[in-house]
Amino acid sequence: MSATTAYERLAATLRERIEAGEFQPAMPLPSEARLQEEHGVSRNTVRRAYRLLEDEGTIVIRHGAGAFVAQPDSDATA
Amino acid sequence: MSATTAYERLAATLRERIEAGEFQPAMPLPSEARLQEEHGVSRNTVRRAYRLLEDEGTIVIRHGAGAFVAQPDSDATA
Amino acid sequence: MSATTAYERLAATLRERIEAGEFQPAMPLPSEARLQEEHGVSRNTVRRAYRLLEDEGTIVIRHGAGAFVAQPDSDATA
Amino acid sequence: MSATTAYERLAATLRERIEAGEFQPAMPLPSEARLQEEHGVSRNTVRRAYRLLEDEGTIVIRHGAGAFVAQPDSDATA
DNA sequence: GTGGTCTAGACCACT
DNA sequence: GTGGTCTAGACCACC
Repeated sequence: MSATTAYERLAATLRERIEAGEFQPAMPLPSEARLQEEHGVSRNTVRRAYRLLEDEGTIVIRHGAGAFVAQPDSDATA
Repeated sequence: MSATTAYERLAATLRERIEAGEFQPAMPLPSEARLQEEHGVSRNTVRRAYRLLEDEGTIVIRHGAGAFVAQPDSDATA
Repeated sequence: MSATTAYERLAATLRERIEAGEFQPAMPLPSEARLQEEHGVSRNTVRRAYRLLEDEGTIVIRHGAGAFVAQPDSDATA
Repeated sequence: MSATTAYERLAATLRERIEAGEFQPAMPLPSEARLQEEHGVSRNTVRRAYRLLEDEGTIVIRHGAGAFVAQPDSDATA
């Protein structure tokens, strides 16, 4: 649980918020700039956290639009 | 001399500052974000102005580094 | 073939060198610092290129040791 | 005063420069790479020296940003 | 002396 | 005004 890097910790925090149902399907997660301010990390670190969540299928990132909770499809585990 | 569009006017202003020798070779011109604030224009306007200056060979834009006064080389127009 | 980003172009170049058999199994590919100098890009760009090649299974990166051509295993396509 | 190890001697030198007020609050101390060159020592030695100064509360090290003179707070020893 | 993470801030492309 | 790429250079961990 106690991830060793900043981006893993941030990803874990976001994962919890997602699992708690904080974000609705059409509602974007916080922007990179917002997370940057909120967590006091660089944008790069925010992007790595989001990238990690995208790679594991938790979120979907859309250029120019934002990050969204992934919707279940035929491969969905949940 | 009185350009008709916002980006042409901004380009003209920057051209004057360059010709006045305000920027040293290794010193970048103001960033897009800075010009946006200083002139109260949109980022698109700033980008068009810089693009215009680059197209005419006045400046060189380096991705991730900034805009710089073009150095005279064999292709120099001036 | 003409990739649009710097890291994709660098990855393509490295892929060709690998396929041409330039690197032996135990011989590391050029270090990040070396590629940085050779190609005039930032270390970040070099890392993204190597990361891309690692993700596609072309190379294996070992912390503190270097990048190596991936050895065929049971999942190998070639 | 004559420290027995290389890193203690380097730390002592840096401590003197700090106490002489050579570094302003927002100005980072020399980077590890720079000290390495200037003093002709290994990176490990530099890192140990900085670690020692951080442990005694003289400096604060910020990952990716540099080493800074510690600002007095409620926990200040001096 | 290598790769790994991080900061800070620039320009680029898309909605 | 969002995400995408890139530069430059710092500290960290490993071989």
